[in-house]
Amino acid sequence: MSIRLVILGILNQQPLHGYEIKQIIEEYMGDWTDIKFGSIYFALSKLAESGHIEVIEENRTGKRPAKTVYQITAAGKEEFLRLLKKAWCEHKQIIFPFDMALFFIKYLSKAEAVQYLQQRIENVTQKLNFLNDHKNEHRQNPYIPKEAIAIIDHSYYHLEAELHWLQDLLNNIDDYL
Amino acid sequence: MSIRLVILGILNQQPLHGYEIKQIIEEYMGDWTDIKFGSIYFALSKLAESGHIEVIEENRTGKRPAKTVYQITAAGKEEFLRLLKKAWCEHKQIIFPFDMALFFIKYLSKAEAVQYLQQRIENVTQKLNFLNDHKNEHRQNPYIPKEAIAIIDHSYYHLEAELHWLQDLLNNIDDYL
DNA sequence: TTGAATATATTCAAACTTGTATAAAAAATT
DNA sequence: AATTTTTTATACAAGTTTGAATATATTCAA
Repeated sequence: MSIRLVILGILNQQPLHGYEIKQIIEEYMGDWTDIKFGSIYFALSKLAESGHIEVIEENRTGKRPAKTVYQITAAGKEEFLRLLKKAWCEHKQIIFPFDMALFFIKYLSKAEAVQYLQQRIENVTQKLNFLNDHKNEHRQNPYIPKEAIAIIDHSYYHLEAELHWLQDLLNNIDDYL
Repeated sequence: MSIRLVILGILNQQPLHGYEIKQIIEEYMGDWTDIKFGSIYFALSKLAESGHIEVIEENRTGKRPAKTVYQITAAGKEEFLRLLKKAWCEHKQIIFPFDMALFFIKYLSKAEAVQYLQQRIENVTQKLNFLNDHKNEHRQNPYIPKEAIAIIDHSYYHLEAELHWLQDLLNNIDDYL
């Protein structure tokens, strides 16, 4: 999965322990990913097992759990580039959970369906506004790399598409019920 | 998750065994989902355990594995409506694995990045053409419910957004390297 | 008619994710 | 100074998905 890519990519810059990796993910990718601690520690132990990373320090402060600091290996750097190129090449079909919900529309009343659609439209509109503000802040900050703005745009474009689709759906709701 | 919704929705119409459920999913939702046998059988046993469905028949033909036919219960019908409404209400943020790949663009050469982007653009264009044909076929077939077309449109709108975003990215590639 | 491919039907181990628990230091609050 | 909240740091159980394995029936061509 892409968790391995992220962890190798982050460790490619400097050795870190699990908690720090989580913080970096949160800081730089927090808006568009949601990687849990459990996944990070699991991936770390798997990557260590396969020799892509290695422990360079086990640092115990008082009686807290020991910090296990990991470093990327030569094999890990290769694996990182392999995963990176793979991620650039393969285009995965997006799965929309809402399609399932739409598939079973006949079990809702028209009033309900309309209400939910209006809620979704409102929700998407708010997210678009939020992203717009966010992007303007980013644009003015010279320390934010351009990729970050491109990634925001990615969500923006798709949210716009979602909005238009939802509006079409609402306009033609009578066809579906 | 939505597997439970799908299974309850399908069993809401008629009692079926696991293999048949898979076939129905394949037939009606094959284009926009990819639910594995393992997930279906797991969900079936969980739903049976919680009393949302029940076994009504264990049918052995010769020495093949016995078909276990499940039927939805009253509790299951309630649960179905609960899950359906939940799915209509909640808007989950889409996660694009490619964002990870873009985040690490600095580890690629410009030539590589351009080549991969062109590949992605080509790929998305092909999918759009395919969906377009598909949709026209569907439109002419009076037995295809309208929702099916709306679901195709859903992918179509998002693929268009993806295409435009990729083209922007390619046009401004020098900003990122 | 025989044997190769495909369809039927499920199980299970292994991989992975999520959520919760644990435990203590540091910071903030009263 | 005492208490609460937040931050640091990991582990582990429980839930879920994936992929491979199993075993038989049916179809179809050579």
